[in-house]
Amino acid sequence: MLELHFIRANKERVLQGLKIRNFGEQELEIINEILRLDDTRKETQTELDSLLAERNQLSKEIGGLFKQGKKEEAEAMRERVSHLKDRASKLEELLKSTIEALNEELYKVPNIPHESVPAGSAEQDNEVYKPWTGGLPQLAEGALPHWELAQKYNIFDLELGTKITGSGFPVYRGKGARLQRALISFFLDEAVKAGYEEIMPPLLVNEETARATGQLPDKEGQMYTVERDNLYLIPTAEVPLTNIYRDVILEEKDFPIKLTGYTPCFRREAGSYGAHVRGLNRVHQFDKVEIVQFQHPDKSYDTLFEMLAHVEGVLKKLELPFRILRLCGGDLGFTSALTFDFEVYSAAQQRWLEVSSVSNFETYQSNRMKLRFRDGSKATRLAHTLNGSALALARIVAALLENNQTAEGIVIPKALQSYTGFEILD
RNA sequence: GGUGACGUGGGUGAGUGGCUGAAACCACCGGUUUGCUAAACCGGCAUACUCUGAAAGGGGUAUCGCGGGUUCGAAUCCCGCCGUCACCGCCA
Repeated sequence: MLELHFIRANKERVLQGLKIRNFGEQELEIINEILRLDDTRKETQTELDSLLAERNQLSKEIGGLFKQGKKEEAEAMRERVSHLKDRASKLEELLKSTIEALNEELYKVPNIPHESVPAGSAEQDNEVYKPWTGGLPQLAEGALPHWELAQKYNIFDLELGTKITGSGFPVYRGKGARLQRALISFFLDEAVKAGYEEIMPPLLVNEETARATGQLPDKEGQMYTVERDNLYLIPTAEVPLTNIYRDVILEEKDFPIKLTGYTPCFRREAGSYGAHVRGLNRVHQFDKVEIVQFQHPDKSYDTLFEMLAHVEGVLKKLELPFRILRLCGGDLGFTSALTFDFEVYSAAQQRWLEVSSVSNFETYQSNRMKLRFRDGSKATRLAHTLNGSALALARIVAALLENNQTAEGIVIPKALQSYTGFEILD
């Protein structure tokens, strides 16, 4: 969430930012409401603090009096303190409820977009930051979409997944399963080569963790829940990976911290059905290798572009046509300040599929997480957090299958062959 | 799942109602000394909020796993929860 003192000191900038996110006049009032609540909080706390200071002082004196055997004086003083207590407990209650209300409002405010974020209301307003300049694959007559290729080569089976679990849970088999494993290993190796520490995190997280990275309270519906144990299935490795550094104070020299991890991702994705979500285009469980960085605020945008370059390099090795979008205010994730999406061209469907999302969250997550560092002076500052997919498997597989189909089978890109152990999937 | 023990600052660990935001030691930082290193000695060393100040700084409050309670006063007493460890049971 945003820092209160930041809102206070940069009110205009905050309001401008929210406008980029298409907040109306009415909705912008939340900022005034937050500042009002914070005023109340401060006043209440100041009064309570001085009351408690008085109590502590008197209590000390009482102790002294008892020691000197001045019982009567002590008793008299006791009563005075008892009186303070009523007032104090009332203030305590007020303080507590004010803080609760304040947090509730604060949770509703999204991150302030970076100045480069274009205005816009939805997907179609995203800026093509880097178009694909090469040619697009020309497929032979009778080329198949990946879901038909899946049947032809028996590499994944959605109906079987439905039998076992429900729709959107593919079962990969044979060379299809092998291809998954190959991609995961390949992506992890690439990330490790780029200096990321490999992590294998838990796939279930608790409420506090989900809150810290921003899945709660606003994206509650996206996650599968395990109610009995009050746990959530992760929608992305970002959640456990970022939380590794929750409540941590770093030294400046620790930056950058680079983590990578492979996990399955679980998403309820309540929403549309039809051609756009056929096959692997949108599934409830998919595999993904995530990269996460913690960085000094002055360097986080350099880092963002470094991460962009990493994803780009991996896609090039896979020989897939891709383009990069800069998300507009309307499409930008709630917690992000700047996001670039990578889309891969899926030749048989003739559409671009999102395969990666690389974001800088600045201090939005670190504020919730209390991830700080010392900047040489006494003060602590919030670190910046960033993450990106490198990469999400299901749609990569869809594009790979479609673009590389030949009469002999699916051609595996060179970079992947040592991982798959075969050059043609047939 | 059962039983028992335990949860104090970066670490070890003292502290069983007021003199404890917390001894001591280690680690870390600064200094003195030193041909260099080491040793020795001196000093510093939690976080958040808040008031005050131009600032440097100074004052206050809270925090000894978390939440509640008793008390004029709680790290210390009581209750609940969570966690760790040990043993037993079950198990990939």
